[in-house]
Amino acid sequence: MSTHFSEQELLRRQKLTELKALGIDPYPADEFKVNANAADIKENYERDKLNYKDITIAGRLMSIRDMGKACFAVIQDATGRLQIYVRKDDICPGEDKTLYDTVWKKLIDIGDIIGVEGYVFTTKTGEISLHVTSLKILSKALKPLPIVKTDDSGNSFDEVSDPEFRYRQRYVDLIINPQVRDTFKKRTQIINSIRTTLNNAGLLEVETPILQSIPGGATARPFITHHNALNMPLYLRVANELYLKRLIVGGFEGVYEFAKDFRNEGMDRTHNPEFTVLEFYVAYKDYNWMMTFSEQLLEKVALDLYGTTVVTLGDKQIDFKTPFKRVTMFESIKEHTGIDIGKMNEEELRNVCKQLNIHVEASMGKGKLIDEIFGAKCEGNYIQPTFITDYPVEMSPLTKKHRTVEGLVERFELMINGKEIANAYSELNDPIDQRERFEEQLKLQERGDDEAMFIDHDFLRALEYGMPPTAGIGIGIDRLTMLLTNNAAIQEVLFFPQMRPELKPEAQEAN
RNA sequence: GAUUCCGUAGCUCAGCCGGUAGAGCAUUACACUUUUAAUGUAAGGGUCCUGGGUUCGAAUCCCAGCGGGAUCACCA
Repeated sequence: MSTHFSEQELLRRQKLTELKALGIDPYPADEFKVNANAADIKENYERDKLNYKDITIAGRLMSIRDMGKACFAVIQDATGRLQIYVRKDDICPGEDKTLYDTVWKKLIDIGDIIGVEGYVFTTKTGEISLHVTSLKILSKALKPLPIVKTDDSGNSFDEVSDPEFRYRQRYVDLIINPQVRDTFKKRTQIINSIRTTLNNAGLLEVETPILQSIPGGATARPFITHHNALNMPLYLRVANELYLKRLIVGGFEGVYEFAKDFRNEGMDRTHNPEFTVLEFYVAYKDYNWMMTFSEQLLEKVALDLYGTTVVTLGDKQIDFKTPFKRVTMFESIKEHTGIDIGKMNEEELRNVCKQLNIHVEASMGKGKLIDEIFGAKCEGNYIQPTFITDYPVEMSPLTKKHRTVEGLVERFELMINGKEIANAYSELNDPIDQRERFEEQLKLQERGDDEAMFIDHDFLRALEYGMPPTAGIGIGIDRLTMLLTNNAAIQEVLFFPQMRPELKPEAQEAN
């Protein structure tokens, strides 16, 4: 039974027994009251020394430097790391030296969570530290923690960089890699910044169904599940667009939702089966207004996060300073291919694709062909934030027709670092036009496009009651976070990215 | 889904023209009451991802599977 434990794991289980034999509960139930944290002590001790004489903090033991009758150790709490100084005669002032000789030196390990009390001082090498006068074990760790050492210059040694280890055991990753923790704090800061802006603009945060009987609002393959009581299929949403628009019909003039969406498609470093999109809709606005509003929203996020609009991404600098560049899709294609596709029909577009060596399928319509050209020749060129505007009607079934140009719709996508970050429309609110667009999608479906949209009759009914002219947008929160935290993989900005199950999960050992 | 690389101690890795395994950190023991990648001495620790094959003999060569990375395709 115990044969699958490593030497170190067996030893730690023995220590657990020895602690109990000494009358020490390795997992005490009572509250442990702290009155400081690592960051607070390091920031404020120098100018307020009198207030750091009676300090209690708790955290995980990260390293120990044993000097015999005294030890230096490092503990880590949610705010950072702090050196502690544990001296035999200070934690064991009397005859009984058990706490130091046995409990501290033999039974407590790196990775254990402990609480310590003492006073702050500065060592002769100048490091602010806590001189411990008493200590208590709060949770014994039974698995050894991978040790990452860092020198004074910040160089890491034996850093755990194996993505499989880090994603499967994110809890360990978060303990030992401070920059990972920082990325996730920034993710929350990004969301908080956006939420504040939207709330200040008077929008209402709402929740809409994740389980949908018609997976609408985007063209993507859905996950399907089954509801037992209703005995019917249900889909995990691929978007929440149609529900948010129903709320605009209902009279809310601005709604938003940070939505987990689900798409049953390939996985790679920019795609996870579940991902987060912010969608928001504002009544009586159009896509021009939305460009201005969204660029300000993003500039504010950069400022809130870094105090500057310029963000470093790999070897690039991305500048979120408003206003962002605006280019129509046809201008963009003309600029990057030299070809003016403005007046072309499907056949001519097909020839252009052939000429440019772009792979096309017979099922692709005019809109899809244009999208292919843009994707292959233009998209990657937009490193700085750029709005691409005025898309072909065929690929935008939920978007209002362009007010002046035939065949186009009032849509923009925001490109940053060669990737789509946001997608927005003047929302289609003409119920008859919307019905026809859905029917076009149906034809695409019959032609073999398995991603074409389903018709949502209840959504059409809602539009028939009248939806005000509305601007709407979807912003990929994971990708935005990648941009703003200098990460190249979506897995780095999701706590628990999707992984294949482990062959022999340790979690099943107990069974 | 395709191609390609990788899977050795708790962690980071070496070993690979085939002779059943090594280092550093971690662990254990001893020394050291202001160290900081602490140091010094000694010790223990491994189904070399799994399953087949070739061979007297496989961590090493071959095949298949599982898991991961990268690139490509699809997509956000």
